[in-house]
Amino acid sequence: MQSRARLINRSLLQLRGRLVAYWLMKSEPDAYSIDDLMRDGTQPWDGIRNYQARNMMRDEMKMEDEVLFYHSSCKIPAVVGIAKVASAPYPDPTQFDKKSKYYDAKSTEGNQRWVLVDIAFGRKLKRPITLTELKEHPALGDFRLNQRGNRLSIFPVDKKHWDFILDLE
DNA sequence: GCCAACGTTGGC
DNA sequence: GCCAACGTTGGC
Repeated sequence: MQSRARLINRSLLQLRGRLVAYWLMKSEPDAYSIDDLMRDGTQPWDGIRNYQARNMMRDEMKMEDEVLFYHSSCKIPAVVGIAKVASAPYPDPTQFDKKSKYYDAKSTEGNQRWVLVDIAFGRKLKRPITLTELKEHPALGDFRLNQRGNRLSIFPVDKKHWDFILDLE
């Protein structure tokens, strides 16, 4: 029992040893919306097939990190909720599934290309903060979503931007 | 549906 | 390693 307590204590210390990081993750609401996440509670963030986005899930995202949930490619693009990173990285099972549209013939069990994390529902924002609205604020001029050509579906969010956006709520 | 931006692929 | 061709993302 003593050693178990010590183990738990150590992992708590490890958690405390790193500040929570902030992220934004895009999802097309027709494919997977904030309401879907609210219903499911937790969801493997599968289907990411971009190396930069994968590398962030694999190398940088940690349990308890906080996530802005963004609806993209839809009528009203907007930040709509908050979620949390809820797992360590692990192989995306869809890459091995021949029936999946995310199947990747170049991935093998021994040498997989694609990795994901689970995402857990936090809460819906009181109202969607639309892209149009975000663009109105000079303070968000260097926010990635507001920069043209931004196609990355996962990216880190500065704490100052995180706070500013949630203050709009 | 259009188009700008950008990533990936593959020939050389 | 370069670069043209092509595919995808995502706002409008």
